[in-house]
Amino acid sequence: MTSRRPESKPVPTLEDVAERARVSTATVSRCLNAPQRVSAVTRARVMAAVQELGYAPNFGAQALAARRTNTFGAIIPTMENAIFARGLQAFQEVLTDEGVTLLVASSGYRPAAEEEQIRSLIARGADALLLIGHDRTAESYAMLERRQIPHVVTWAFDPDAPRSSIGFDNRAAMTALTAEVLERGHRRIAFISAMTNGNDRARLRVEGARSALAARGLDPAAMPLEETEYSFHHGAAAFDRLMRQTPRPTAVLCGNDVLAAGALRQAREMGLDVPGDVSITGFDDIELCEIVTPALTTVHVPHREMGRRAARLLLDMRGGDSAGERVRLEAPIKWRDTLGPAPA
Amino acid sequence: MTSRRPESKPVPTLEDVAERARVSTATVSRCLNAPQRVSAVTRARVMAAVQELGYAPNFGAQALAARRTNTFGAIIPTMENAIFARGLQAFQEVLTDEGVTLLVASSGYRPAAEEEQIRSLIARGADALLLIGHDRTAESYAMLERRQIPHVVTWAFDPDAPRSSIGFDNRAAMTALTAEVLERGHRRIAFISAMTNGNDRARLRVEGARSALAARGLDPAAMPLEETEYSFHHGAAAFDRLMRQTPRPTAVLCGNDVLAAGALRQAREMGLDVPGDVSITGFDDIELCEIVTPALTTVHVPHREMGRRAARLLLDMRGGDSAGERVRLEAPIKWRDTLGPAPA
DNA sequence: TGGAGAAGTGTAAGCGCTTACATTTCATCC
DNA sequence: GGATGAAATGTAAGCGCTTACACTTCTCCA
Repeated sequence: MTSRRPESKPVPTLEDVAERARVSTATVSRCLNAPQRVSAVTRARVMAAVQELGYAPNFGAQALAARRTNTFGAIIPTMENAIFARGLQAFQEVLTDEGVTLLVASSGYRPAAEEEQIRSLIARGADALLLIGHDRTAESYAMLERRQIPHVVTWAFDPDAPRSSIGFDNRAAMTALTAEVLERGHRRIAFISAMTNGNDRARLRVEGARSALAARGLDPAAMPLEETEYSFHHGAAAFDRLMRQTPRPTAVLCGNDVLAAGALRQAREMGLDVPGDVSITGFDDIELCEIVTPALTTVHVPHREMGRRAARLLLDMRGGDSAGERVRLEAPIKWRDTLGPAPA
Repeated sequence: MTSRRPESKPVPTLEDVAERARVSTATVSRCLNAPQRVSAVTRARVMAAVQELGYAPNFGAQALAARRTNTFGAIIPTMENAIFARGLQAFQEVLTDEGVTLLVASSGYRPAAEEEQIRSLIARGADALLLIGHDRTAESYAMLERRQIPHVVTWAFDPDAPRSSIGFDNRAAMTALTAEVLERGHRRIAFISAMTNGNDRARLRVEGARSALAARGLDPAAMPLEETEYSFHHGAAAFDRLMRQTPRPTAVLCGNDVLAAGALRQAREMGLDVPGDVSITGFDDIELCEIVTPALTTVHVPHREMGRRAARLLLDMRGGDSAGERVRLEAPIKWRDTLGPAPA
């Protein structure tokens, strides 16, 4: 099996360029990687040959010979909605400035798939990796350790985890938000969560809500919980199920903004006023929050700062200027219009 | 500069595995790539060695020696919103089934950046490329030709373009939608478009609207047009500008759903009823359409089918089973609630 | 003008894999 | 029991680059 059509003109190599410019391959290589080490006149000849031939270096050969790829990898759970887009964007901006290419893979929230992606990115020579959350297979971490690949966990912060991380405390953030909900008189509080299996962020958010309840002397186990797929429609369906219970919840906390948007839509569908009849909150603060009506009260996640700092950290780790770091960023409540006092 | 910390244990190579299993490197390679060609007992010994050493093949070396990477690339204009997510997802699903890895890069709608990404993906040995739309630098196409990289253009269909494409007719779709708007009595029609520079989809959508106007004996040049950045907020701002004109438009066509969502939001902000006071339409049919209120009437783009078929086509082209193909899919109107009759 | 040192360039040895070809091993059959 | 061919394995030649080291030219100054 070959990947090119047989009749294709062969791809030009360094040697072709060297021949055409009447220099050695070493000089061509230097022209491309350290131009100042080559005289201007030679350089001009070489560059012309590069142009004429349409030469581009073979990545595999380059990586093999130089033992460095200038490539970082990022594995995100999904590209389906914009949760990770902004953070990744910031991450990429910093890397681009430093001449590093970013490879993005998505795991579909499946730990086995993520392990495979990590393996693949390592094999591709990724110099460093950005990961989301702490939950993953032991083998995944083992591979990273074995190869000493600099990596950083984002979107989560666990002071006890023995690895670099630039994130925020999912649990504490949800505790704070829930406390505000309680403060407004709500007592029948329900939760719509993303699937918690293999997703520490989702799990900690639920726990955060429960601990706020407990702190207030309420029974955390009594909180109705719907665990569902990550989509607008699933959020709507879950909300529907919750609202059929009696007594009905007066506030529905959602594990993320997409589920909350679904809930909001379903509320309207059911003729419920938000926040008059029921309050709804989200988590993440993506653009969607301002698109829905009423605009969603949520937890603000410092997407861009997280991305930027993760990039800097990985760059430093790769260069040996840092052995790792643990940074806890703030994730404050973003007040909008879907949280109100409990109905009388 | 090296990418690993100096003190790290060296990464195991094929040779290390061979030595440990007391076989030649050829046998190890066969174990990994064509297991049936190796006896069961040897294979077991080799696999054990692989496990113990935590061996993973070096991608660069593998690509260099095998001249094949089993990697396809996709370059999309943006990851910021979900327009391309569903199509890409379908694309990836097919590839994954065939053991092909997908590399995604985003160009930020900048042709120069896209050219750079194409170069980079080719250098990385991408066996085939998925592209969005026809507009790109001549050099981009030249590179693809020179290297004979199978590629397919999606999200657009141009019967005259000399290359494979699996898309839909942006112009015709918008013409059809505009005709429906006219049918409902609207005469003062305005348009909010994404930036058309380097974006044939955006440009053709505008042209489509104009040609529907012309077909109806109206002056296409008289249609107010706002060309703006691709974001919710820009859509809102553009709508605001349009509605300050007198006479006010009774229908605002948007080049995509995100801009339409912004327009919708601004309409509410201005106390306008949609579609009572003003009709608004989108294009793309992303999830967002059902999230906003009222739900957005738009043009349905066959995301998943496009992605799936593009994957199949590229797979066939790589295998030499196809020399390319041009497929025009339908992009029908998706009726929802934002298009109504012109106000009296 | 000769020689030292800098600047520019070339030579060639890998990097870690795949695979054509050569060689060995082993079961099978007369 | 030896010939035969298939199956298993080994040998070694690259794949297209980078880079240490060697060599050739310059430049500049005593």
